[in-house]
Amino acid sequence: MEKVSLKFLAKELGLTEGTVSRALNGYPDISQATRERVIACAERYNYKANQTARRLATGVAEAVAYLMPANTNALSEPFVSQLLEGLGQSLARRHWDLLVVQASSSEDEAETIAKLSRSGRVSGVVISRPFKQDSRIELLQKYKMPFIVHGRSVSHSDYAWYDVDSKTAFIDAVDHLVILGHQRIGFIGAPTYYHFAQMRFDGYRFGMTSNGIDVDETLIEVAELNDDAGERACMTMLKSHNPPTAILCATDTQAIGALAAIRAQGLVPGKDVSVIGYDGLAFGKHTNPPLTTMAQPLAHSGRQIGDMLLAIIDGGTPTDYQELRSAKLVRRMSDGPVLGHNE
Amino acid sequence: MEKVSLKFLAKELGLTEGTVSRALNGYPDISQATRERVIACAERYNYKANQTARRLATGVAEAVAYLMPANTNALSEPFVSQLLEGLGQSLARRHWDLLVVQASSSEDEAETIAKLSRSGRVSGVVISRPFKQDSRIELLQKYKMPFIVHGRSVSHSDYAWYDVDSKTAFIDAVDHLVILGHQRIGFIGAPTYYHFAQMRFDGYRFGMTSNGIDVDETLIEVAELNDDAGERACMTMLKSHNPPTAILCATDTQAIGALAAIRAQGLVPGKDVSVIGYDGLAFGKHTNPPLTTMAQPLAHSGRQIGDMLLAIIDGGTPTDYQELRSAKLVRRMSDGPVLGHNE
DNA sequence: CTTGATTCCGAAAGCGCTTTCGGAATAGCG
DNA sequence: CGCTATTCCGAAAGCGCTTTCGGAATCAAG
Repeated sequence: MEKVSLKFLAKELGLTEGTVSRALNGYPDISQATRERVIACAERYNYKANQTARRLATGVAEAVAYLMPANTNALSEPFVSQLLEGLGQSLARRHWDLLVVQASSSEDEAETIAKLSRSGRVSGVVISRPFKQDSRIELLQKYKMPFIVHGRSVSHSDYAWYDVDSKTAFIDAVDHLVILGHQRIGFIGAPTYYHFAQMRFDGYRFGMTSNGIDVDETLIEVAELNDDAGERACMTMLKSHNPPTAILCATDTQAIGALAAIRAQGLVPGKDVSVIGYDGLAFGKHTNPPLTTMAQPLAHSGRQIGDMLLAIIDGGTPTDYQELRSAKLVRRMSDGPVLGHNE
Repeated sequence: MEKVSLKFLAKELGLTEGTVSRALNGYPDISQATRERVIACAERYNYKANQTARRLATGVAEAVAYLMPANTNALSEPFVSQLLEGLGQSLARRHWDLLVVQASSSEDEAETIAKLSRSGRVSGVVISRPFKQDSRIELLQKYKMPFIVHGRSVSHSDYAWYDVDSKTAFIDAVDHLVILGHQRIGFIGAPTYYHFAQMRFDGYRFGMTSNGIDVDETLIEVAELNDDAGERACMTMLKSHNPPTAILCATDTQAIGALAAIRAQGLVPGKDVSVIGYDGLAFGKHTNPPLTTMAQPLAHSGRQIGDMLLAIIDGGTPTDYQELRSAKLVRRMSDGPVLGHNE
C-alpha cells in the first residue's frame, strides 16, 4: 500500500502539488473541471492530508486541550466525562482534536501550561474548577493562549468563562429548607481556595441571614471533594451537642457521604435530617434515599464551552464570552419538613 | 515577546540550528561544553521545540488516541474517566499526547479510524468494548496502526488486548449465589453484539449447569447498558409467574436499575431478591442497598494499557501483549441467603 | 486582429525542526 | 614532526503541506 501524499496525487493527476492542494481546499482559482477530477482521485485513493504537515504550514494547531483537574477522585469524575463529550462534539464539527492533559502535581501545572503554549500543539485550552487566585489563568493570559474557564476565579472580568451561579443556588436551597421549617441548617463546604467553594458558602450564609437566622459556626465544616470526607464532616456535625436538622453540601459526592453518616447514626436522611447536594449527578437518583440536589446544566455545557473557545480562537474578544447559567432544585427524597413541624 | 525558535537560539549562541537541535536531543557528537551552554540558553528563554515541526521531521506523531465508545450514557462513564486518567499517566512519562476522539455515529466510525490512520496524527489507538466481530479492529490492522483493545472480540488471537475474565467472574458469581441457597437465578445481560455480553452470559450459563441447575429462559433478559433498561428488565422478571430469588447483571449500572425495580415492587434487595452486578463502580457503595459486585481492577488498567501500547509502537509484537485479569467479588449488601434457607 | 482583462495552473518559498554527511580542527600515535 | 584517528560542528536536504506570485492560455471587447 503506497502512501498517498499530495505528491502522489499530483503525479497521478498530472498536476502540481500546489494545485491539488488548492483544489482540495476550495481555492477559487481552480476550474470546476479539475477540482472535480482532483476530488474524485483523492477519494479513490482515500487521501487524507497529513495533519502534522498541514499544521506546520498553516500555523494553526487545529487542536484544543482540556486540562484535567488534578486530584480528582472516582466519584467526581462524571462531570469530566460529560464535559469531554460535549467539548469533543463541538470540536468535531471542525475536525479539530481534543487533547486531554493532566499535570502530575500542581507543582508542574505551570510547566504543563508553558509547554502547551510554547510547543504550539494546541490553539486553545479549557480549565476547570479555578482557585480564587488561579495562576493557570495568569499564565494562559501571559502566553496569549485562548482559553475558557469552566467556573470563575475572584477577578473574572478579563477572561472568558462559563459558570453556574452556585451562590444563588445555595440561597435558593436555604430558602427551600426554611420553608420546610428548618432553622438549624448545616453546611459542608469545600476548601475555600476553590472559588466555587467560596461562592457556595457565601450563598449559604446570605440565605441564612436573609432569613433572619444566625449562622452557627459549629454547623459549618470544610471537607475535601469526596464521599468519605463528606461522611466524616457530617458525622462530626451530627455528634455535636446541638446537631442540625438539615445539611447543605457543596457537592453531590459530599452529600452522598453525608447520607451515609446519617444512616450510620441510625437516623433517616430526608426525615430526621435533610440533605441537599449540588451538581445534579444522574447517579443521585439511586442513593439511599435518592438525593435532592441543585442540578447544574452539565449536559450541554461541554458543547457550549467548546463553541465559546472556538469563537475566541477565531478572533473573538474573550470578555464577550462570559456565560452564567443557573442551577435548579431537583427534589428527590433526601429533604423534607423538619420533625415536629406543621406541614 | 519574541518567539523562541531553534533559529533564535542558534543566533543567540552563535551556532547552527542543527547543532542546537542535536545538543538538545542528546546526540553524542556535541561537546559537553557547548551542550551545557545550549541547554542553559534554552532554559533561559524557556524554549520548547515546536511539536508540530518536530513531528513532521521525525515522522512520529508522539500521540495516541482513545476512541470513545459511542452511545455512552452518564452512568457508565466512570469507567472512561478512569481509563483516560491511567492512559494519560502512562503517556505523560514520554510527554506524548492523549487524544480523545468520538465518532458521531457508528456509521462513520470507520471513517474516523481511516482519517486517524491516514492523517498520521497518532501513532497508536485504544478502543473499548469491542463487538464480537469488530470492524474497527480489522481496519486498524489493515492500516497497520498499533492498537490495544480494551476487551476482546471473538477471534482475539492476532492482536493486543487487555481484558478481564468476566466469564469466570460470572461463574464465580453463580457459585456464590448457589452457596447462599439460590436456585432460581436470573440474568440481565447486554446486547450480544458486545463480546463481553456473550462472555458474561456464557459464564452465567456455565455456572448454572455446572451446579446442576437448568437455565430457565424466562429468567433471562437483555437490556441496554443503563439503569433504566436494567430496571425495566428486572421488573418484567419480577412480574413473571415464577420470579427469581437472585439476579446477576452484566453491568453495575443495570444492577443499580434492578435494585430500584425490586424496591418498587415492595421487596427488599439483598433479602427478598439478591442482586450482583459487575464492574466494581465505587459508587455502588452508596446505592440502596450497597451493591454487591464483581469488581474489575479498573484502577491501573489505564496505565497498563498505555504501557502495552507504547511497547507495541516501539516495535513489540502485538500478540505478546495480551493480558487477562480477573475480577473479584466485592460483597456489599445486595446479596444474601435465599429466604427460608438454613444458613 | 490587437489589446487588456480573466481564468487557471506551475513554480517556489517557506513552516520549524531533524538528521545525514562531510570537513575543519584537534588529538593521539609512532 | 608527520600521519591517521577523533572530536565537534556547519551545511543542506528533507518531512508534507500551504500559499503567494507570476505567467501562459483563454476570453471579451474594441
